Amino acid sequence: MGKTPVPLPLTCNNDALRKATRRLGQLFDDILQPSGLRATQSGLLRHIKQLNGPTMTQLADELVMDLSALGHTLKPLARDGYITLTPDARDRRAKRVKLTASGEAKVAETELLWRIAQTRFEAAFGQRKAEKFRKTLALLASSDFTEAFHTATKINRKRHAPGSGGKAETVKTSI
Amino acid sequence: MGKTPVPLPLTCNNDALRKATRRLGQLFDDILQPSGLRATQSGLLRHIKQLNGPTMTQLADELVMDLSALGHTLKPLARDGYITLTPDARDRRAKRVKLTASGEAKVAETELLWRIAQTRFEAAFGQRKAEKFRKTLALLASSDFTEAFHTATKINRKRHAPGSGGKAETVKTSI
DNA sequence: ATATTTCACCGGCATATGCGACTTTATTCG
DNA sequence: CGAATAAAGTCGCATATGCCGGTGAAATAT
Repeated sequence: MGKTPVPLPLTCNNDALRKATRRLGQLFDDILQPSGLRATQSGLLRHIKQLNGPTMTQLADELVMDLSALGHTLKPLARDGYITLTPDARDRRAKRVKLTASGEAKVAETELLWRIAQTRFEAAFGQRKAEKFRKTLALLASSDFTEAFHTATKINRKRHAPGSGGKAETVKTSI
Repeated sequence: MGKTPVPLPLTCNNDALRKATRRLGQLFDDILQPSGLRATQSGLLRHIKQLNGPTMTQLADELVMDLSALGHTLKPLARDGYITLTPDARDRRAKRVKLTASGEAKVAETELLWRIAQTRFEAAFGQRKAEKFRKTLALLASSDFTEAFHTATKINRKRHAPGSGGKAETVKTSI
């Protein structure tokens, strides 16, 4: 009884996300080309700079990336002399990822190109919209969302007894 | 003169997109695990079914994916007997990607799991919001957007002579 | 202080994606 | 028709990511 069970949206959220990622990757890579770095690598260096010599685990968390995946990804950058991996003094297990002088220079170089890409993106997509979009993406990437996702069960029928108040499962944009 | 040039959003749109993609990939992969397929593979098979034996180029276009990348990605699926690549009768250059019986079965199997993931996603994120999100992603993935991106130059100062009318560069959601 | 558990990272294996060079077919042009 | 060009894929190389099974070092429990 009740509403006809529409067979769920035919488009997979994950597929849609990947398509957009591939496309945007192309556009950004294209513009960053002169620097010799891919958009991902440029972003990686930017994060390293921003976090100021983070440990690999820290960096991986920030990037929502698997630790070992990060390790692999860092290799080319280390090989090309943009970063160094130095064991932490306090905790000899940890390794700090640091930009070399060459790395700093590269960041500065890509910064210019990156801004072009970023600007074009906002021009084509809309600045206001872009900001909201990024917030949404940040929400999806957050551990809060992961938690909500795991919590989400089939208990999707509208509740009557508002024990805790309104919309229960939907993640409140706590970003 | 004019407004202070805010140094552009510090967060890279591309980075944000990738982070969300990694996270969502995890969540979906996790749920699809019992099927032995990754979310990407499941999506791939779904697309093949939906397009009903497309050529590789067709499929690649649909997926916003590089042709050779698609070729690589298909290999494991062919090896495991879920698909076949048969040269087209009319054009012997083209290869049609088709689901085998086993492939069809796998699609059916993953369909169930996929729906769980999809449902959880919508529960955690909000159904309405998800729909809009997907539309936005589709826009970004569209060639329209790519065009707008390429067209977008530094000519971002507000124009006075409204030659063609309002907001010029921002892509009208033609999706 | 020692045994146990936890943490941080590495290495191997596998998929995901892109690029550029090369091969085979079609298409188009003169 | 024959040469030039375009189209569809393939292959090798390189990065992007993840999982799993070690290894060594810190933190905890006994």
